[in-house]
Amino acid sequence: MSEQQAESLRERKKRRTRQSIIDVAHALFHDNDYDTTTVEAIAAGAEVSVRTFFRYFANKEEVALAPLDEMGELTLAALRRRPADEPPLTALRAAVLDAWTIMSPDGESLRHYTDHLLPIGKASALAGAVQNRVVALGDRFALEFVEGDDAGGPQPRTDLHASLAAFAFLAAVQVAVRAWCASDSNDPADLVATALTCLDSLVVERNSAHRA
Amino acid sequence: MSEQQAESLRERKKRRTRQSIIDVAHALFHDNDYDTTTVEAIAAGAEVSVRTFFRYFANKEEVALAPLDEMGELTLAALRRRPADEPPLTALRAAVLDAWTIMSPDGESLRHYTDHLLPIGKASALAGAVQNRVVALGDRFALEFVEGDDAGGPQPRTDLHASLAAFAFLAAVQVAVRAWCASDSNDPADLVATALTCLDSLVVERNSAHRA
DNA sequence: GGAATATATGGCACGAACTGCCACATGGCA
DNA sequence: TGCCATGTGGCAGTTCGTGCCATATATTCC
Repeated sequence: MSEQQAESLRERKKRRTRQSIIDVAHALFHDNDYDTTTVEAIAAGAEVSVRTFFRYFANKEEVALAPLDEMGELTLAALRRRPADEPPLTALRAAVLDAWTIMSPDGESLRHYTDHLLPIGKASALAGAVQNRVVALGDRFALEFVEGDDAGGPQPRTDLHASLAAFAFLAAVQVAVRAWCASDSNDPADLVATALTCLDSLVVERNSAHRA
Repeated sequence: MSEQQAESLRERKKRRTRQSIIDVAHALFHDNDYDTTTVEAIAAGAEVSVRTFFRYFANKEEVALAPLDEMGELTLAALRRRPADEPPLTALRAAVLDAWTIMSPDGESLRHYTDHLLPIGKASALAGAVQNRVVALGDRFALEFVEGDDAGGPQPRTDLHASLAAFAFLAAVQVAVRAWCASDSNDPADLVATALTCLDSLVVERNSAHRA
């Protein structure tokens, strides 16, 4: 079980440079705004040229949303660990909880993530980019369900169902995150509570609409 | 009941200029891509300066998504016409159908809209902007429900419920639109059918997840 | 009708986000 | 040590988007 120590010097340097860019960028985003911080300033802080910055990140948004991507990957990994026969929404709900719990056995790692969340929520210029990630993530979630399904070929109806579950779920999480950002609380526990409320309300709301 | 003929010459000219920009822009988007068509080309086609273009539209995205905004307004107006005591999802479902039917008593107006939809769906650079509109629209939908509610002050739970309904609904519509764009059909009727399937599946899916 | 006023437009300079290209430096490997 | 792959920097150039000021066109008041 040796860690892959086969990480060459080159790769180590790249990893460090990348992390340095992320750290500097988020520090600047915190101090000033996302919009007002220039790529030039970030590059200078990380001691790389602007050209090199764009070799690590395709655009300014990407470095801002790196933590979000990380969380997405974590959730996807958690989803894959769920039993294959579990209903989509149940699995997704369990997956976020897993991901958030993994990040915060002590409650601190999740805070590290939520610390990035607020500035992202405030920066309206990032809203579009955030939604792009959400859509991409939703597609990957949906893919898990059609692949995990019994049918061999992806029938259109199955596809729709899987996408529906994924995107309704993501909508609920987003509503929760937005509500949490809008509130004056910065306690990660509140975020979890709000998310659970939303996910549960999803079911109730749906049923009442169905009955009406 | 005289039409407001009090539209001054200035306003008429502005309206014409605005429409001209939109028309030229979408024609160019259709011929080339969204990304490759420059604002300069659009402005030249509409016979205005680039500076004037940016007085009519804050950015290139805005002119591309003008038809989408129009559809959003139509749906919102249809929603307001629904009875106040109708459950959110029921009202929303009826509202889109109304909006789409209004646009297409003959089936042609809706086609005019769907014609714009495909290029928008293809242009990945627009995805973020699209999602921005969706979020803004979702908030306005949600506002209708908390305002129309019996309670005077907006309780947090009510807010969450209203947002949830709005965004789950929008998620379903988006899944349908995306599926329709991905399919080789360009028949508006198929879009309507897919949307209905999604909205119905939303309920079924939810129930099964609830039972599991 | 004509002067005073408001508003729309155009042109210019400028900042910031990216990109392509080429020269150079640095790490990996025989 | 020397060769090759790859990472880096600099520079010119394109596009989006904004502030500023001069000018042209509409509106209003006399």
